[in-house]
Amino acid sequence: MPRRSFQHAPEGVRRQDLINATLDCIAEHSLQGATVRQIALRAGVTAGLIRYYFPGKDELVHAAYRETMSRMTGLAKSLADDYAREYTATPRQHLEFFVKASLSPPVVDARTLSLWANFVSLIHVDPEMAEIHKESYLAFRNEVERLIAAVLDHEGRPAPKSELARSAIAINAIIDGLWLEGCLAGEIFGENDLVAIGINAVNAVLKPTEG
Amino acid sequence: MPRRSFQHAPEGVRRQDLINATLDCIAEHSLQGATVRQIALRAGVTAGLIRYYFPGKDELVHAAYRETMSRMTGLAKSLADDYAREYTATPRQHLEFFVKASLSPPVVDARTLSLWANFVSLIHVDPEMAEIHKESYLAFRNEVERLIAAVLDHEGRPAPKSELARSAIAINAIIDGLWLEGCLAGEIFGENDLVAIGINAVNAVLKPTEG
DNA sequence: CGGCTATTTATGCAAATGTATAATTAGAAA
DNA sequence: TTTCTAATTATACATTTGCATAAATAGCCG
Repeated sequence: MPRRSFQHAPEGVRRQDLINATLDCIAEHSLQGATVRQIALRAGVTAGLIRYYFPGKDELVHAAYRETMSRMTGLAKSLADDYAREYTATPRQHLEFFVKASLSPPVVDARTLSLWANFVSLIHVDPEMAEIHKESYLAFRNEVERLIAAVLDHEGRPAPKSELARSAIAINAIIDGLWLEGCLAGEIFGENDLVAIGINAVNAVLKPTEG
Repeated sequence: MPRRSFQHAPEGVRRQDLINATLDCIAEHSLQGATVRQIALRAGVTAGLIRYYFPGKDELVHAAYRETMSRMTGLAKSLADDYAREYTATPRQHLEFFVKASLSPPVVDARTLSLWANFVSLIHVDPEMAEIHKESYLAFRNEVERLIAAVLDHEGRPAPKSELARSAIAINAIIDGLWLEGCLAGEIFGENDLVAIGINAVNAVLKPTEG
């Protein structure tokens, strides 16, 4: 019986294929369904190959988590930047565009939520997953903080550092929460409802303080 | 070799023990670690007994999910009601108490988040989990809607049904999101920061409309 | 006390899982 | 073409998993 034929993949693409296949498996069948055999099948290779590119299944999942989070943050940021450039937006508008991008498809997406939940479920089990969570959380929050700082600066308002951080945490939380609800609830929200709620809430946080 | 000794458990408690053991296993070792053998070990029984109380492992997980969500909503509601009774609160204060309860321990809790994430990760895989999600989401949101309706009524403001629903969705999303952040971020938030952010955002949503 | 039944343990099984390792082959290098 | 090596397949293995079933026993009812 002849062996199945195969191709040598160019540098890095097989690795990426494996990560993508992992994401597909997790999104559709959850971590329990993301076995090395299923992943390999999806990637069009045999199971053994996974261990040629990754020390073990865990490391593959780590890579998949990193990929997911950096895609999300990157997408929100680049969409917002595109908008802002196109409309030569004020810093406030830029922030609002960021909120809008974060709370609309394709960032709001059932598949992404599914991936995210699977990964989060490992945070308390696997220290490396906890570390990835922390890093990606901070990456997103730093983006928010930069946008807020620009707003306050542009509007000539004093920005004590601690207050800035506080605002960033709050706004980050609001975006995360609404994103979650948008992904989970699906059709409940009209296209712009979620965005409107988000911008409204964000502006409330940024109002000149009143306790 | 003698068999291990055992006791017949009173009505319903063994079933509850199994659910609790399942929650422990999932919270500490995620779904992958919640095997029938681990669960049984934790509950102080042998693995076979699980199938005496549940048709299969799936149904046990379903029961654990139901339990978790109903505990959460019940806790927030009863804490808020207690506060409101103690201080003979206005409807607005009652709503704020509900927000406060939802965004403070023990509702905000890393363990609960861990459980929640594990369950959510199954929503797209198991239709029954999707159904439980839907039910528990609506149960919480109805509670929010009732509180909002009382506020608007008490303040003599017109409450068109659709607008009421919209507010409930928005406020529910804000609470959920901040709850999530509170659980995830842990020590980042001071005890009352999260509550302050939440009440602020909620009040923003409830402000006499401006688009 | 003796028997009955619901409850519980013990054992076994087939399937699946992650990993290790040896055999093969594609494709570049010479 | 021939050689060589990195990339890939194939196979095997020890564990683990959920589930089924038979054996045992606790504790109530008579």
